[in-house]
Amino acid sequence: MSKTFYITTAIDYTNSAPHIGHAYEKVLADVIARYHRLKGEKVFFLTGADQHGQKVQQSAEKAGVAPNDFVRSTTDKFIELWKKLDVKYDVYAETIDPHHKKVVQGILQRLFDEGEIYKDKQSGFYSIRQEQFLTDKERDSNGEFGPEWGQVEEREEENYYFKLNQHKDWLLRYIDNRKDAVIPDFRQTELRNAVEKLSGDLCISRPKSRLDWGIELPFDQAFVTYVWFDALTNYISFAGYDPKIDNYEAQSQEFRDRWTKDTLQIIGKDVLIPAHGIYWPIMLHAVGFPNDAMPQLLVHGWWNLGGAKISKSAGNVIDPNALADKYGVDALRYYLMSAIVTGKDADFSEERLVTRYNSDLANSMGNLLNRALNMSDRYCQSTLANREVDDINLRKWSERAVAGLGQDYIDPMNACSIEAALGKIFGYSSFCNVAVEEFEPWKLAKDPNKRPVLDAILYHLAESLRNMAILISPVLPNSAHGIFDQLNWKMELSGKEERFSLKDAEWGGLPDGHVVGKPVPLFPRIETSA
RNA sequence: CGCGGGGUGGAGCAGCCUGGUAGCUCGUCAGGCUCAUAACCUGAAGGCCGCGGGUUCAAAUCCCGCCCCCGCAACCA
Repeated sequence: MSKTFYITTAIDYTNSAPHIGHAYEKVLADVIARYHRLKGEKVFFLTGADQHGQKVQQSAEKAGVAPNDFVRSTTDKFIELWKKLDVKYDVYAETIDPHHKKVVQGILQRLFDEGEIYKDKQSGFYSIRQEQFLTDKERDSNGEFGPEWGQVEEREEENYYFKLNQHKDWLLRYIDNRKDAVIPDFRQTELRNAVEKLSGDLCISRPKSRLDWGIELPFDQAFVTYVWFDALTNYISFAGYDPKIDNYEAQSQEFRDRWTKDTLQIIGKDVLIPAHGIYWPIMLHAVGFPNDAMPQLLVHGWWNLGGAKISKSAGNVIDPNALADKYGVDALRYYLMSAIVTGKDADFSEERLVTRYNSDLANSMGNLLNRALNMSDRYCQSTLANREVDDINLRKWSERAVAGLGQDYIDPMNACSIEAALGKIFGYSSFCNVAVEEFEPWKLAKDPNKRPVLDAILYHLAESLRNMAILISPVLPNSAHGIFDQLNWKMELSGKEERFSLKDAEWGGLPDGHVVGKPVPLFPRIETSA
């Protein structure tokens, strides 16, 4: 069984620049992907961009460039950001990709042939200025459409519909039979309730007269497909899915290794209902995916500003690029992973980013590394001795390292509770700082008889740091390398992810006589001007 | 009307599913140490765990009701 751990994120809409929410989702996915690689698993990490649609078409027009060029430049902004933030994906899905287009059209044609798609008329209020149909949501408090919509007229339009509703019962049963179809559990409850209320089919097209920046329907050239089949399909089209094969079992080995019930799709709470929780599983079901090949959804929350939702109209967008430049990539990654409970919302605060960086990274772990290497330099010429010393406290130390950094870390990480796993690591970091105080190596150094204990302490410190570096590497890859570099450990793999393996996170990895490097502050404190 | 989340010492959050000394980070105050990035360590002050009932030997945790805050509510990726 050489199954691959397949992880995806929502694909970003290339209408505007990336904000902190985009960054959070991708870093979260990257951390989980890195954790699985750390465990020695084969990983396939897909992220990408949703490049079609009306908004893009309009923005391109406004900018006076072709949609293709517009999309290229906005997409590149996302790609550059992922590079900057060390988001290491395997494939970047772009919906303008010709191969993707073929898969989308293949699926649409098959569903059309099977009678899952039909043509129908819709009528409603249409804003000519905004070029869109209006819903009751657009009405103001008086029940009128405000002046921002310009001239509003009743209009009738033909479109294609996907027979969503006939799969409703199947979806309900699927959700009821799989308790962890969606995590966290309260999102599954929410989805269950929403599915129960589902009625009607799904409009999947737009007439080209209204929108032509999209994938043409294979059975009617006067239409393009609207977002659903275009965007959601990326998760399988970029994983090797063949639309001509109508059953999952007959798909390629490569695809079936990737796409399983353990496939983890990371999405924001805004796109669970209806897109990823209803439309997507029904689409998969309709094209022949069995229940045990339905992906798992991990739904994350929002970063808010002072309790308010971050939005462009509110003018409170946070630029992840600027934050990374100002504080460093790992400081940003650490904050995003430690200051929110996966699945819940949190308030974003630059001040707290700095506080957390200073207290956890600089003062606790960074300083521990610094003092450990300084003492090694002063007391044993940086040459470690792995001595057997019968000391109850030393034994406690190493035992805690093995137990506390083993299951206490693995359990929360497996549950995607990154913040909890980080808490364990930094709790251990504090424990080490306390241990240093209690042993007072600076006093032991003055007494030649205490040499064995002193050596043992210095070894314990280096070993502890080596283990911590491995465990934080999914979240802080650069810093983990920094620790290994200063420990002078696995230098031949410096900068490479293979340097870290969960198998190495065991006590006693550093050999007797190992020479550690010189201390250099790994996390310089961020001094605030205030 | 509906769906979901939240209300825990000054601030930000865990804990609640699987009842049993209320925990973490920051801040405040006092002390200690000197290997270290003015860091580290110890101790203290500070909470009727939104309100009211109920179940229980025992409730932040389970049940019922209420109040307040925040999202969502079909073409807005």
